[in-house]
Amino acid sequence: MQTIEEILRAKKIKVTPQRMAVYSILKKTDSHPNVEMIYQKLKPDYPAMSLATIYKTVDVLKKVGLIQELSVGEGGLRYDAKIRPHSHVYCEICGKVDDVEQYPLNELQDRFLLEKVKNETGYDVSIVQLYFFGKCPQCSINKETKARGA
Amino acid sequence: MQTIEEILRAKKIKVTPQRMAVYSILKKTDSHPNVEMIYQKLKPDYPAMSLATIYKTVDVLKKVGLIQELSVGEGGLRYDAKIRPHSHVYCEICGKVDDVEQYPLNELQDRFLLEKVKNETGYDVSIVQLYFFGKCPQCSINKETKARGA
DNA sequence: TTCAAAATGGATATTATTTATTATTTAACA
DNA sequence: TGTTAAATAATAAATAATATCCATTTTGAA
Ligand SMILES: [Mn+2]
Ligand SMILES: [Mn+2]
Ligand SMILES: [Zn+2]
Ligand SMILES: [Zn+2]
Repeated sequence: MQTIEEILRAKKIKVTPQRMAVYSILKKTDSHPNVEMIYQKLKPDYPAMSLATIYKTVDVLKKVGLIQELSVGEGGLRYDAKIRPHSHVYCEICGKVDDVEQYPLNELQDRFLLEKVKNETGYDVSIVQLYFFGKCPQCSINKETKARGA
Repeated sequence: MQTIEEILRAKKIKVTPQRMAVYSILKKTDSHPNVEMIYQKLKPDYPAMSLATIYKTVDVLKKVGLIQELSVGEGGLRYDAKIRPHSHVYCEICGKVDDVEQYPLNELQDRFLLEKVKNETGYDVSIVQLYFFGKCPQCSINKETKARGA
């Protein structure tokens, strides 16, 4: 099993503290941060890190396949170091993004699914994203509380 | 079966030529246009239509449930008057968005699926979007042609 | 250790998208 | 038909996301 350093070096991409730091943040969190959120998380440990570097870094990490990009209808994009196929659920109230582990991308046998889509549409498909949109538990509680006048 | 006019009037939303025109464009096309594309399509018949009106109109139509909104990772959003659950495929080269009719949202029995997601995540889910990303037939051909040096 | 190419920081620029403003027009309804 | 609230056009302004620039630093390899 290759380390991140090895994966980057194999592609002639330099290993830098900034790249390691961004990847490390993404690996640790399950919050699917956008560029600005990554920037803020890195601030304490890397106060000199530039926002431009983060933009470039997520591009690099995405191209290398170490992270995936999510688009939930906000302005910017979200990033995720968990690259094994899984779905996401987005809270339309607070903007939280959570994983949906069990269902159903893994039950859809991606290989077969991509073949079917290719047959129907002619597209060569490489990525599948399944999104659920709704309201998270916290936001549901807040609504209830408000309605009760508490 | 209600007409669009009836649906709007039932919600106390005024029926205007602009709203009818935007809806009509979306109903006719299968190109999943964004706001700017809708604006351009309306230009010939409604040269005085304002871009701001289109922004407001898609909001209204979405809230009423007459259209759905797609997010494929571009700057803006795409719109679709086909609201029956179906998936989409996005060409990462030219930006085309096509429907994927047969597979697999209709096979996933949405009611059951939403219940499963609710159980796992606690989210109250109302919308599901399945996106495929890849390369459309035209863009595949272009690449081949180029590679052959033609 | 030296060196060239690549990457970074810090800033600014650019660009695209969306919202706000306001005078004017219009839809709905009595 | 007259009234009123809502909607529109036209434009300006705000927002936000990303790209670019360039001097400096760093990486990876000789
Ligand atoms: Mn995830
Ligand atoms: Mn569609
Ligand atoms: Zn929430
Ligand atoms: Zn294409």
